[in-house]
Amino acid sequence: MSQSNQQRIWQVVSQIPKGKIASYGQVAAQAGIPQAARLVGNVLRKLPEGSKLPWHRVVNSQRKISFPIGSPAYQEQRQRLLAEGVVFNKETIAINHLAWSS
DNA sequence: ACCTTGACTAGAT
DNA sequence: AATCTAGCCAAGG
Repeated sequence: MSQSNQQRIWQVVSQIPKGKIASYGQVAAQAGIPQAARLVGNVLRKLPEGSKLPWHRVVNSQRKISFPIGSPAYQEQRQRLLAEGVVFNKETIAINHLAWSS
C-alpha cells in the first residue's frame, strides 16, 4: 500500500528549496503522477490555513502565478515569493539565477 | 454511474 | 507570442 497521491504531493512540495520555484507539472512528475498537474493545484487548494507547506513556490508552466492578477491570493503568493528573493517582471516571475532581460 | 469543475499542460493553429 | 483544444486526477453534485 503506497501513500496517497496527495501525500506524495505534500512531500514533493515540502522539498522545494527556499527561493526557488517549481511548476505544478514538475511537482506532479516528481510525485510520480506526471499527468496530474491539475491535481497538484487541487491538493494545494485544500491545504489547512496553518499549513507550513511552501505552496507559494509552485507556479504554472509559464512561470506565472495561477491566480487572477491582483486577486488577494495572487498578491499573497507574490509577496511570499518576493520575501524569498524571487524576481518579478510584472505578471511574469523568474528565478533569481535565471537570466532575464530588463 | 454520469457530468462538471479546477491553484494545469503539451501541442496545434 | 497569443489562443484553442484535448487529456488528466480527484472531488462533489
